[in-house]
Amino acid sequence: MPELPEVETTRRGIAPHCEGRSIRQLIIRNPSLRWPVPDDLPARMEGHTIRAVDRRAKYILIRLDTGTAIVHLGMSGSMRVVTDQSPPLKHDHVELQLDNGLLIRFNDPRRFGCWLWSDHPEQHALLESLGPEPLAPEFTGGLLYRLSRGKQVAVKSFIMDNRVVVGVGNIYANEALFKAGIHPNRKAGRISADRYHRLAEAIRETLSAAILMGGTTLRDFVNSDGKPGYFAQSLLVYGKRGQPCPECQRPLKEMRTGQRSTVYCGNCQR
DNA sequence: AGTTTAACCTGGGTGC
DNA sequence: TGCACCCAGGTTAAAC
Repeated sequence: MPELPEVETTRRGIAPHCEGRSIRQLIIRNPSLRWPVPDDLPARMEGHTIRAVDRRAKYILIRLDTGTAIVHLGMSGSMRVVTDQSPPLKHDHVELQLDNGLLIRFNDPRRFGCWLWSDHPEQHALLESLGPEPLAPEFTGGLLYRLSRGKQVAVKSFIMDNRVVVGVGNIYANEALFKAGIHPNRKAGRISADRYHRLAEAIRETLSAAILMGGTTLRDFVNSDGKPGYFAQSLLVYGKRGQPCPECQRPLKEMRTGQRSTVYCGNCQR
């Protein structure tokens, strides 16, 4: 579920419930996530007030006055707000209980997500070398052009590298490259500045449109759920191998880049 | 040093 | 039905 738009939608869903509230209890039902949930996380968080719920890349930062919980949804994680005392579902590994009785439940079947603690999250090893946010002014085609000089890596892998720009997952890498008319396998170092400007624009457009859609369909987090399909309608190529290209009608092709599935149009993308 | 590959997990779908 | 196999939104760490 979590590409950047869904992480942002998740953040927007839980932030208004969390900010200004104090934490009554933090329950760790299963500490075996990507990294073990620290034993002292409940002690660090309980009784303290949530100042803000922010996002950096795909990390959700739950900021208390004493430090910050760094939460990642991995590949299958989700968070929902629960108003009653209904029993936890399978894979509800972490539960944040607020002083008004609301529960924030973290569910993650594959357990690729994480809950960590840091006094200075921006300096944390996981965050310190991240590139710019794709929707921030520092992210430009010029930046892509400069960072890519001399790089042999495929442009698709290049834009999915968090040190270059954060938040471009497999779905949006496919979509943005199609919009920009760039073949996913083209070497990053051999693409012109003009085409990188087009690519940066395509990344911004794709992500901001998806955030808007995530906001409309996943608005009601209180009633949990928050299942799929919310931007599926607007996908141009991802998951559409063999279907006609939206531009030229020739069948879309599929290949592997790294170990990820890549869908593209062999005619429109060069 | 710069790039690829493997690994962490569960669940859903497919094909035999 | 059952089972073996493949695939999936991410990211790090190990191995070339």
